[in-house]
Amino acid sequence: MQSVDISHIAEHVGEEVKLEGWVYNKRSSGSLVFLIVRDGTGFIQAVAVKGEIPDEDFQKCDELTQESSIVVSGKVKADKRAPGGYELAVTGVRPVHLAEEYPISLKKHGVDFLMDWRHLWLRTPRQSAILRIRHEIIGAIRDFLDEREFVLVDAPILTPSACEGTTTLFSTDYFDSTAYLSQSGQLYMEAAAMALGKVYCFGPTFRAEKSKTRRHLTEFWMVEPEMAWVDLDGNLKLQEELISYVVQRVLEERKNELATVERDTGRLENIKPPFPRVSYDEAVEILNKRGVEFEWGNDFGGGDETVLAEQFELPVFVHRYPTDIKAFYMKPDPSRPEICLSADLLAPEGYGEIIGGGQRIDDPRLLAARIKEHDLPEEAYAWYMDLRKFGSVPHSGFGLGLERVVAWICGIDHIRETIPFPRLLKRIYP
RNA sequence: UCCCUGGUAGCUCAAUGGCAGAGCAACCGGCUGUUAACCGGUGGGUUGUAGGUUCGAAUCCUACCCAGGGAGCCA
Repeated sequence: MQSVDISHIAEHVGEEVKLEGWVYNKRSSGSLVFLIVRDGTGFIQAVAVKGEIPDEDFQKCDELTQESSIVVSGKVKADKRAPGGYELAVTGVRPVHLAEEYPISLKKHGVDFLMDWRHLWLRTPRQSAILRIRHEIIGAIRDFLDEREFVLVDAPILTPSACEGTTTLFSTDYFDSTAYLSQSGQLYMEAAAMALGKVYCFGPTFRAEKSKTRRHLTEFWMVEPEMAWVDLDGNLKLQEELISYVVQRVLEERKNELATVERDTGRLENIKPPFPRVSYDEAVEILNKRGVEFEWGNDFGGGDETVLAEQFELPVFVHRYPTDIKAFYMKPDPSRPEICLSADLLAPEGYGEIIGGGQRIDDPRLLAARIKEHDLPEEAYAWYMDLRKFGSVPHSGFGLGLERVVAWICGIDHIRETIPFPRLLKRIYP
């Protein structure tokens, strides 16, 4: 008998097929047993009727517990009474493993409890849908960059020192010395861009910050494209095209999953270039006009970002931040050195900063001065200085936080549901 | 690191100084179309931990642990 995926069940109406899956839920009424079977590709109701199948099989159906694994065979029928529109008239069942008492019921649960059972929580429709959308977003990002002839260059995860010297790093023994888990692959991408032109890395990133908010993880995934011979303007154009492509592709390819997570897709449909651009100076004016007390020279807080983003229907670029509040490698604006050629992209609907990027310093003397000003160890940055000594060119890049993009596109209020096994301030289990 | 809120049965919660409870889950029984099925029954507790106040503490106080939200920092 043919073994089929539930996602393709509609192609087998009238046939007898075999499903391999798990019991998501069971309802029984004496001589009827309704099994909701899931197989990772979908859900279907299987109905066993006493008297129509061997008593032994009926008995087995009746004894199944939530999340037991089974191989069930039956005839596929269209039936309006069944959730999903199709059901399986059971002809035989083989329990593969009878599950113990399952900890996650179909009722409401608190986040802490569900996180303790994250490895089982993933089996629920909502969590599966989020993971499928995450997968689509990753695929869309890679396809977009690959089509534009970017080369994927993997950055190291074990690094000898801080990339930016700002955030707290996780350290680990490295034989007789200390290594740190990478907080960014950017500096390495700058080296790769000088070799290959357009490159990107896509990997995990680690920050030991004791952040405890809905926007932070200690381990998260970041895409970091870097382009030689590209200025800030070209950088922003690529970003808005990338984000638009990703959003439109999820809307096309993951309609069912977006419905499962109950995303209102109205505002996503309008995500197309160009995105509005607001200078830092203008952003400060907007905040002050809206009654927010904000002084030029400070960095925006979460609340400020939300106020700014609310002024626009689309994601908005805030560009040319004060040089002092950005990383040491940001190139100053030649006409106003107190501001730099940096830009962040703020997502709508309060999802905050999803991209941070800018044009890098290409002048060797200025870069050397900045490394000194920021008290960075010169030996550790010697190789980075070399990129300015041997054929320095204008270049730009950015880092996109995958989980924040997934949260925005799915409309999820906390980033912890956007990654299979989140690492949070005090959570490293499971 | 700081501020706010919370921790009671496997889960979601009630009990505000006076007998620790309900719904769901589990188990037993019933039901031929259930939709988080329903109906009847049974078992289930060191009230986060340690100390203190009190005749008496889930309830008040102190410390700690854990969680949630936020600040700072960032993607």
